Amino acid sequence: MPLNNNQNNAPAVHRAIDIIEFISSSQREVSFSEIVESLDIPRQSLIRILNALCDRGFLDKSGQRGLYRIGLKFLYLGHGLPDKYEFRTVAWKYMKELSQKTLKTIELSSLDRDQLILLEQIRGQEEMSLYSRVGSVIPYLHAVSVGKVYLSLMDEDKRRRVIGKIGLPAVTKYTITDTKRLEDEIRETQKRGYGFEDQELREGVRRVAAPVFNADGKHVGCIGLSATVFSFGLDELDRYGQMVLDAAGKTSAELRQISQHSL
Amino acid sequence: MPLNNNQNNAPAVHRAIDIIEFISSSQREVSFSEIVESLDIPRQSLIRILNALCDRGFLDKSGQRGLYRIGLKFLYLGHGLPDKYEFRTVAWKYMKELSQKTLKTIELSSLDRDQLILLEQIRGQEEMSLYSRVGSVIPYLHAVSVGKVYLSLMDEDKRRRVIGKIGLPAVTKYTITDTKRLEDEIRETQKRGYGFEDQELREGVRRVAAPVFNADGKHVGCIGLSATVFSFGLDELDRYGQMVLDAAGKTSAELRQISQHSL
DNA sequence: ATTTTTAGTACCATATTTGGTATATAATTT
DNA sequence: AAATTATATACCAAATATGGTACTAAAAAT
Repeated sequence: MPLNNNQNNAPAVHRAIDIIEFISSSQREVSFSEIVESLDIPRQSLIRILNALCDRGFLDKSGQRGLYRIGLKFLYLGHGLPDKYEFRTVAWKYMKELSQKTLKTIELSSLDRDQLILLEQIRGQEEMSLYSRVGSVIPYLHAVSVGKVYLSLMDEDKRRRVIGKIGLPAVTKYTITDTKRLEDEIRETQKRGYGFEDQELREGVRRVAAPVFNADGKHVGCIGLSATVFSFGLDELDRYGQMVLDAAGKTSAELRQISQHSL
Repeated sequence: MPLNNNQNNAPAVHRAIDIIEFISSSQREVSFSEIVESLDIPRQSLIRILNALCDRGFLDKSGQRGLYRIGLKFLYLGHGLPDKYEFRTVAWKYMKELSQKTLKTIELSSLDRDQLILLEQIRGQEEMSLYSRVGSVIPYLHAVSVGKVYLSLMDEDKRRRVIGKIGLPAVTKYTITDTKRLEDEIRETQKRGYGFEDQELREGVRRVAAPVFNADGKHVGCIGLSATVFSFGLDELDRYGQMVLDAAGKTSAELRQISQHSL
């Protein structure tokens, strides 16, 4: 796997990305030797790549003792995305509405490389650490409302492939780990139009999510609502479900309109 | 400049970054040929690098017609930063306080590679496009409250170097373009402790900003407040100035405390 | 102050990436 | 449906980035 015999490779680029990911995952500033030891890149080559990344602002060693950390360039590049993934800007408006009405945490997610990614988030009243950070990814489609929506809308083949990739691991004791039950759940999701998750990803947290479609009718993301079990009772499920459906529906409608105008 | 004779270079990495910056700056999805024409990288080499960047999620071509755009990986890496640039999390608390008290736009900025960078932002009541996006950089230290604070706290040498780099261009008709006047302004900033800018970067917008210091006494950033001229009268200058000074002061104090505990 | 560890530079032969050309495949236009 | 354009792959000789080794400089640790 690491040794790719194919010459369409750009090894220096892969190494650079390995370095960036290593530093990012270590969640703190790291020293040169830590990188050498962890990454199996020769010293000399490593230095060259580190210098290049620092020169361009992708890494930064102006902090403590010249240790390396992720550069602020990523802040810029990360925040430049909203403009390009167009539906983010449109969805934002309706997410805000939802947030004001419910005071719950509202999230916009999408599927990227077979993983769920959190694109945007408006934090709710409840000050607790149920929030993931924007940009974080979750591979467990079977354990999240958003994931269930995605599964319910993909064709049989893709669904099997995506699930086959990681299986149905139990994230909490409530996670669905049985194929039959998941199939039922997916059918239920198709019927309702929105996805629901009851502490299956994190104990004490419930979520609902509804799909956003672009002008071509392609499913591009989900608007979701999260809350603790204390403030999101099971009797409120349909109320919140309808609310996310409404917000997602409005977003899809606006996306259709926009593309008509631009014809 | 582009041809570096030195062998500590990692050209493939520089090329990869050129590509990423080109795509990011074009503010839309770009085709292969656009990149070839703009960047002077041979086709074959370009493809190799593009493939590497796509494989790793730094670029994405799943959008329209297989055009290239910035990948969602940057979202993740960008949002991972707050944890590492420690003062962001501490400042956030006091920024929120300020935001609730004033309903104005509150911003946290820093200096990175001689440019001001917007690290964090809480949008105010006024729904208008005075907001820059998080991660955006401004080289005009002389035209922004935050920049004036930075200038007022750096030693003579660095100040001259930073200003020498871009001079004193007029961004609006109110921008200070005269060295003498800037020096006066810097002295005034030193006296007051906070920086002020009156439509010098954007017409109709006023800003104040105060410095945050880390436990070692190093100036690491500024907490600022922005508003339109309609909601930020000149008679309110000192009131808002004192408020940002207060928020920044509390942040610095907490940074000192944290480092004491960890001894 | 001295030693030890760590980070980075210089040098250079070799192996590897690189980038021509030709070719294949997909998308778009006529 | 055929022609044209755009994008990507295959191949291979040449050039160049790579990564040994040896050396320097700067921090930590003693």
